[in-house]
Amino acid sequence: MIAQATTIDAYKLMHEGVLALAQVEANGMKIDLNYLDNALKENSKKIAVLSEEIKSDKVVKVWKKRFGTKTNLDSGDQLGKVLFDSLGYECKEKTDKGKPKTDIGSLETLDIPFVKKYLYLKKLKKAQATYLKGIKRETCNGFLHPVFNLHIAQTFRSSSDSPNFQNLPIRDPMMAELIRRCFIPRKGGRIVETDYSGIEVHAAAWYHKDPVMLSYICDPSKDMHRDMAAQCYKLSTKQVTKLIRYCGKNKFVFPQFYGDWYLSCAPALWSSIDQLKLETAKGTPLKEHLAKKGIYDLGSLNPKVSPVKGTFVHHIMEVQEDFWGRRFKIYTDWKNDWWESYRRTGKFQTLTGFEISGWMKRNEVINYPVQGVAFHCLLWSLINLQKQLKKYKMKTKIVGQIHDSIVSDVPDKEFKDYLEISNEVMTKKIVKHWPWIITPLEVEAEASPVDGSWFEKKAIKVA
DNA sequence: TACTTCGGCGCC
DNA sequence: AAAGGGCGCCGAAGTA
Repeated sequence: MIAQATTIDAYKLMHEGVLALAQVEANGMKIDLNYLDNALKENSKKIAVLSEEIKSDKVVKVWKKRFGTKTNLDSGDQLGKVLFDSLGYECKEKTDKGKPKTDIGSLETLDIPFVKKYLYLKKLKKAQATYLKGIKRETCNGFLHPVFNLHIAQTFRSSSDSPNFQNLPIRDPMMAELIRRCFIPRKGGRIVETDYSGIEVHAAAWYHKDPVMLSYICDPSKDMHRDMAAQCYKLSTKQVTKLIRYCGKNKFVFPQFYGDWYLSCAPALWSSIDQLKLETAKGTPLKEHLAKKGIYDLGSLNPKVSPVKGTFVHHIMEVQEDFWGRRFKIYTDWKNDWWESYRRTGKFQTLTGFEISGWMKRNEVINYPVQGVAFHCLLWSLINLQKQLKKYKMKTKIVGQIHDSIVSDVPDKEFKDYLEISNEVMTKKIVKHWPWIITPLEVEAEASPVDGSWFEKKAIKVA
């Protein structure tokens, strides 16, 4: 795949982007070294205790019998042999190389007490090896300077390394606290994070201009994720809880946008019901509710067997057909036209002025321009926000960037100004610069208390 | 010892 | 017609 800037504007974006990110790297983020050292110690103790505890588990005893002195609880190969060979559990999924899968999804279907303890231990080890040690290793004079690349991602996104600033835990509250408490503002400041809300959905709409999607984006009373969650679980929109909406968004809508299909969405939506103990707003368990609607089982996941009516797979297949065939028909037409145009010419052009050519798969051809342009909005904003900070001689420092968000270290005195300037750049100036932005951009802001850690960030009103 | 590939898992 | 887009880092296991 080859990519090239075709306009002065596109070239400038990369040039200024690299310089702006170099400044971000130089700024760096302050690290609470006392906390970090203590966390390393305490977490390592926890790992030791749990490792000892797990030795009395039946599974580990079998493990030791089989592998003796070669026993290694970090070996997925060994775990597979213990569970699916020695203990005779049924192996439902294989890796690409044909070995038994031993990831969370596969293990959770086994329903044995060992799994819970084992996965928890693995989580603590991940926190220790990748995050705490990674931060410690790269911290210099109390500051961490992660690298931000613009020359790696195929899609024209950025990437980050040494350490990767863009994959720090946040969804798991325990992990999030353990890791994010390392990050603190300079004295008298706050960590402030400003995010574009739904920027990739907007970016896609700038290409396809589907009127139904545009009305979802522009009309605040409408809510696509709520509606799709309702349809997937056969609920009225009033019965959709926050958690159910979350599942609709992350197990159906986004995967569908990325090119996924019902045979993989259906089991994800189905297993979420038990894993998250989903209930309707009235408190009816979701499986019970679905049973009332005539759906009792997931149904076959065999792609060669056509889905049986009355199964969840069949239902989600119909939801998918409705989603692309009726609801977002214009979006579908755009995807087909875009793909056909690439097939004719071997290339396509992003809204930001980059030409991308070479051999690509269909999903790549459809996703790259969207993902790239969404990030370019963030990059343009970062460049121009930094210019503003310099112009007004502010002490605020941009310290990081996570695809659709900007992280800054903001002296409390500049807090209000910073929010205002951010909002101005991210939602108003950018629209004047790029006229193809035809949807109203919105920014969500979160901030830590003064001298509080990144973990303590809370949503705040912006503008 | 150094390097590669794989499986796994963290994020958008 | 095909069938999940993009990253970085870890340890295990195999190879040079």
